[in-house]
Amino acid sequence: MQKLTVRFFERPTVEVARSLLGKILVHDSEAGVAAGRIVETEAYLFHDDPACHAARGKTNRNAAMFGPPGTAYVYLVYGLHYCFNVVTGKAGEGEAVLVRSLEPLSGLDLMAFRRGNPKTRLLASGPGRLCQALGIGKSQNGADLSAGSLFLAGDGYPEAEIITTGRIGITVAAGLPLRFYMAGNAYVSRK
DNA sequence: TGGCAGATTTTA
DNA sequence: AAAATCTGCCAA
Repeated sequence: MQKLTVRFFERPTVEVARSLLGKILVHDSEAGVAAGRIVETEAYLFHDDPACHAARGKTNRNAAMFGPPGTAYVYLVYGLHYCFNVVTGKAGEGEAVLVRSLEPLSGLDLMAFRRGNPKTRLLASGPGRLCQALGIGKSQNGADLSAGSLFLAGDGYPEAEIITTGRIGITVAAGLPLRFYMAGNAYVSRK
């Protein structure tokens, strides 16, 4: 299993969003290891994308987005759920890929415990659920994904067909084709 | 099964 | 006041 390096993340954001599908997100925490295959992502861009948190400048919340590629950007939505993003592209621009859904691979018991024992399909399907299942929160915001206990890896999983749609849960720029998911995968949050 | 309100931080 | 969400409760 090959850990993804800065090289992977410094490519154009849409390219990273697409090639993250099939890769593995791992959190090796005190409680144990939890990991899943990425099956759904969204890109948030520097140019002409009002839905991007960085579009209205740097704030305390989105500061990590302006860091170097390979940085984790974790923020709170609606006051109670966390969302996990990977900073991509060039440092200072504020582009990122939101990881929306995982197919659980290992640490299923730990994930289920953290999530309150839902059905396996709902363990990490959706950005808030994924963070809860892997134990990702405020303390991972700004983390270097190429060095720490939270990281991404590739295992040679064969490339699957990718479906492109508009992004979910936003009202502005919802029509831009910046959401990507693996065709036919049961863990995609919605079609 | 499907729709809706509520939870609660951050920012404008 | 609205947001890159999820859950439980309600009605049919």
